[in-house]
Amino acid sequence: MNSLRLCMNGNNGGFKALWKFNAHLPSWTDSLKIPFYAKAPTSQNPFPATSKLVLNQANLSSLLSVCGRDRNLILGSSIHARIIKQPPFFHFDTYPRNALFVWNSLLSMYSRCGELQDAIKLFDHMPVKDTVSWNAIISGFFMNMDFDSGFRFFKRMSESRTVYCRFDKATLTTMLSACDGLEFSGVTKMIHALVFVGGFEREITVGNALITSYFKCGCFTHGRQVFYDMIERNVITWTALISGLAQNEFYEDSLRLFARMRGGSVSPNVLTYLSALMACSGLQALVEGRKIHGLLWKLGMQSDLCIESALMDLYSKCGSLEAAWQIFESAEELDEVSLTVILVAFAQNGLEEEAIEIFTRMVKLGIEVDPDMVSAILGVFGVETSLALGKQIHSLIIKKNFSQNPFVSNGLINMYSKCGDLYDSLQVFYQMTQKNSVSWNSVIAAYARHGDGFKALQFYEEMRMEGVAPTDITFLSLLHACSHAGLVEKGMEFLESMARDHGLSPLSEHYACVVDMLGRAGFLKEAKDFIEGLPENPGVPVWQALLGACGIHGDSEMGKYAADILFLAAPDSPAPYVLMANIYSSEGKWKERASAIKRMKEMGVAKVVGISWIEIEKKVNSFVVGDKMHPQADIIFWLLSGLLKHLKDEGYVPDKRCILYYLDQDKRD
DNA sequence: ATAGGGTTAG
Repeated sequence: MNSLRLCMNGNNGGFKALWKFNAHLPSWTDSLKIPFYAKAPTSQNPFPATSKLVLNQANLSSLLSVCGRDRNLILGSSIHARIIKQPPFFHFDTYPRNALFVWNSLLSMYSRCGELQDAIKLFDHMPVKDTVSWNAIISGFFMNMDFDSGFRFFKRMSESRTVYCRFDKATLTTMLSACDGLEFSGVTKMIHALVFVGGFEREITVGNALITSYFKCGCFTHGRQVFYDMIERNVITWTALISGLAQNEFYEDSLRLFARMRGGSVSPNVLTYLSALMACSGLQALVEGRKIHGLLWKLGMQSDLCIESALMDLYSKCGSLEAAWQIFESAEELDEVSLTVILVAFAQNGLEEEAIEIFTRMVKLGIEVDPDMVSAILGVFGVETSLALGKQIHSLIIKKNFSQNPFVSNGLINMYSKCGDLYDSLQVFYQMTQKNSVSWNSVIAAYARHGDGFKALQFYEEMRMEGVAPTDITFLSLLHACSHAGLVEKGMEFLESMARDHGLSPLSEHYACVVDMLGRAGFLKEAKDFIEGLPENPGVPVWQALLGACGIHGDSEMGKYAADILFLAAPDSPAPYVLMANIYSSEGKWKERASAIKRMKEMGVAKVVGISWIEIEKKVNSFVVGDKMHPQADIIFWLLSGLLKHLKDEGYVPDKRCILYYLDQDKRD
């Protein structure tokens, strides 16, 4: 056999894999060593029993299905050889029905083992085919990500007029599962139509596949409708919708449905609980999440590895690193996912350095890291982190051969640009063979971050030329770039184009960017009008942007207007107090400034201190305002005052309008 | 036919 030889000589395991397989061979496969025995068949008894074991079509097909499941091509193709050598029981010209049954099993075995060339050969040689044959080969293509061939064969199947080759519910679910990889909904809708044509609308598996497929391609309303129209639902139906909703950020809906399910007759399974936990993470719903945690204890599912990861993620997203750590410590087993969760838990809770420290130690200990873990750790860079360390991780990526993973490459682009190395950031970008929207967004953001707004816009043009569809984040970066480059008109154009040309509805973050842009450029009145002209209540970030702009331009009247709205909308936020204090001090209104600070203290709101840092010889040195903690503080301040003198000699006038509020009045000059 | 972690803006 061709494929057998290929497998033995190939570099994918070779004899080692064969040995490993033999060690795990179930004992009943010893029967293969017994040659086929059979008395001459009669029409009443085509497979007469003998004293020796006979492999009939049922034995063979279950054997072959095991080979397919375990991707055991060696055993599978040896069975194929025996089938060929044993005429006439499985030959089409003598026993066509038996032959079809067994050949379909063979076809499925080759498909599952990924040997599509052999499967096609077999398929073309079959004088008779039925629905099962077509299903086997089509699903083989999809399992091997060859979508083109899969669809081509489906088309061929539909065109064949044979009654035995009509599609069935398995064909449709196979086709639907292939849609998971597609971003457009056309195929799903077409298959949905075929469901009615074939009369499969009451089939529970078909309904389940439709829900999943619609959610994967973004047709959420259709997916929900299928669920509601279904007459009968099982755990999978419920879980498909609950997880689909959670994965697409419809967290509340997901939890509502979960509650409804618990009130009904179908019990959730582990996957349902996982999806519900995911929804809780998304909402940072600690109370609801704890309830599910308790429930899982009662059911004895709390030590499932996946459940543990989901719970750790939940607690971490809710700000409780301790709770996440507790689960991590008591876990009997760890894997790449749970390790990633705990790394991200540190990073998300302000312990970026510790996250990197743990990662470094893991690598030193020889723990296997995977691309997902690496991209997670790259996301940590940018806050008080070292470019030298980032480069070490880059070399690890090259060593591990993860460079082709888009998440990893995109992570690298961002790591370099956030650490100030725009050149290497671009190097990574240009070396990527498959750039996706995130890659382009990252480069646009990189230029915006480095203050080159024009270059950012230029990359957007290139992105369009390459036919990559922009996302809402593309527009956030663009608006940002416009804001910093003072390109107000261009920015307003982008805001319009977003909805008009790309069907993206602006979020409150986009409006905040626009307000920031208008405000920075001095169009405070326009910014306020813009906010008030918005269809919905714009939310906290928008007003914060206006207030920030008022700070820049020293407009206390409008600033107060914005701050009053913010005091109500976000009483915990220190921003409006600090910004108002700054505005007052720029106008010399010391009393008002003092009362703003007093109010902030009364409300128990604390300002987060800004940090500056610089990397010198692989060591990151960080500073806060007035910081004298550094061992070389004396020299640093001496140098600073010298620099300031130079600046003043060159004609530099410090901007005292926004001088920080904690300074005493006499120090302001 | 259903499942846990990862990259982009501030």
